[in-house]
Amino acid sequence: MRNEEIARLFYLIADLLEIQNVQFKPIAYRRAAQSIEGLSEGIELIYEKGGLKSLEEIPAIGVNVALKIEEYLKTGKMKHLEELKKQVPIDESLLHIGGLGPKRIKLLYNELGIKTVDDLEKAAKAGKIKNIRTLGAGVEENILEAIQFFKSHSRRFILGYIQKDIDLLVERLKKSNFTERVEVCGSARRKKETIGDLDILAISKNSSKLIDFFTKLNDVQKVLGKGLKKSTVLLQNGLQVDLRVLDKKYFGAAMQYFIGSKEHNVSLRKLAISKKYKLSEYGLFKGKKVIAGENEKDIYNSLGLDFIPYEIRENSGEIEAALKHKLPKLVELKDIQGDCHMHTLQTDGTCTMEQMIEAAIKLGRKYIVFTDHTKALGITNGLDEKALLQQIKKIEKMNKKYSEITILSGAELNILDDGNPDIDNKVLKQLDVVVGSVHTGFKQDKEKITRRTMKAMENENIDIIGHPTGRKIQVREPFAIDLNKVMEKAKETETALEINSYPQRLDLKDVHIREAVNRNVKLVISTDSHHTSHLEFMKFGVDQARRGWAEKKNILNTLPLDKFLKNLK
DNA sequence: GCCGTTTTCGGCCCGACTGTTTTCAGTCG
Repeated sequence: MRNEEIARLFYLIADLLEIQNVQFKPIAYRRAAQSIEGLSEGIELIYEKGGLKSLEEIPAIGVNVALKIEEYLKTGKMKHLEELKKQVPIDESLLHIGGLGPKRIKLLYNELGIKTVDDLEKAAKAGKIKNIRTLGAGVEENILEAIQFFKSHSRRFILGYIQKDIDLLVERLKKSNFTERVEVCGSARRKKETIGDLDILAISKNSSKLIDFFTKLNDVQKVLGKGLKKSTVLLQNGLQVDLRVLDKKYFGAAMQYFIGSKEHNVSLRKLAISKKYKLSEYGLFKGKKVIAGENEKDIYNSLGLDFIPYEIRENSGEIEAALKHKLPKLVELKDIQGDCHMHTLQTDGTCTMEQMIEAAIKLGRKYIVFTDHTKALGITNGLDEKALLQQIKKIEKMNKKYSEITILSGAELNILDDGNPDIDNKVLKQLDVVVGSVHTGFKQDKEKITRRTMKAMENENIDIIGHPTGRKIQVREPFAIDLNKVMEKAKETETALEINSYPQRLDLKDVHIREAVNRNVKLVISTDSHHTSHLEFMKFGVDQARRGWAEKKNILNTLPLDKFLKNLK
């Protein structure tokens, strides 16, 4: 998919236009970019199939943006962007320096000819910035710090890996005696895959004491901002945390505002205006009269909407659905009955079968599948046919030992270069659940890697495709697989696609899940555990499924054991 | 440049904090 690539160009156009003081167009380009990012289908495919017309049907994309997309797909260039770059020849990275917005970038370019982060750093170190009117020594100092931050921390955090830190921080604020209530908001509350910073909302009668307490916490590396109602700090681990303190009577409105997403809020505020209301973090108002504020649900209801779950507040159709009372009833962690993907010491796991079983029992799982790697993945000491048959025997014994849970035999086999499994079908047939994954040839072209996976789905023994796109967040891109074709084939062959819960994988992505849900493709949520502690990753997979609008009925492992097995291919 | 429970033209979310000023512009979320 080239969606992110093209979205980035429109974000850049928006920024460059803003530097030129162009009104409103930046907003339009950013909306177009967001819309493209949210597509579940490759934009190049949409264009291939339906031409300009189909591009214009995408929300926030009109004839002009559609033409630019066409131009870029055909020529690899956008004249408009090239022109803008000539007019404002600054490096894109300048836009990512905190405290620098379009106005200051323009000023710095006009006054000092600053085009790059390096130029900026030199000018600041030489003390040239403080002499510019409306800037000053303080700004200069902040710019130097922001450059340092940009160089060392220009990354996002994988939510699943810092969730525990977040929980701990919230606990400490709760125990401070200055708070009545503390809530995580922002992208962490919406359960995005990664977060850029952490937003916390607190209700307090003594906001200045709370903010003092907050800014003096042990792991605060630096206080970036401190006011009466909000404060921003940088933690030792590099995470930026915003704390906003409000009175109880605004609580619901503040939650709504602070959870976002920004785009969701903008749409909601527009809806409010259309109904002659005004919406802010202090409430929903008609004139000066408060219509709703203490309760988040009241705000939505007062606007004629059903309450919208946090995970789908991305302005991607949820407001329309809430207006029509047609929101999905999203799958929940408590719906999950089994886990279909876990490894043991036999291959690259780090715990024994018994340890994994006991941990799964503690989490209330009713059934689990051991899916150790198979022989083609030599590095993991993958099992061959003989070892798999032995494992089946071992699992039979385990089922006698543990009565609270059913242990199923399985494997995560390798889909070979030709699309065949690396294990004999006669053996696969004896396993309860077979996951097929691509572990090699990540760089193969789209046609080849798509064909491989489709062929694997045609194998009657392969029930589930593991981590279908192979991406690893912040490590590697997904392979060039054509998910449209994969989903068609999944539907046709009744193969399930995995939502891998591993924080760094979360594969499928939310937009793909939504597409699978629309097509009624079967899904499973699995942990891919390599350690007992990983079994708890299930919650991240469920969050991901929720972000993809999945309901209980879409997820096979919400079914009781007998129905689960019956519904596999 | 997009879009329509206000609309095919005229709008386009709203408020806190910072650093510079001394009433505000810029940035951020």
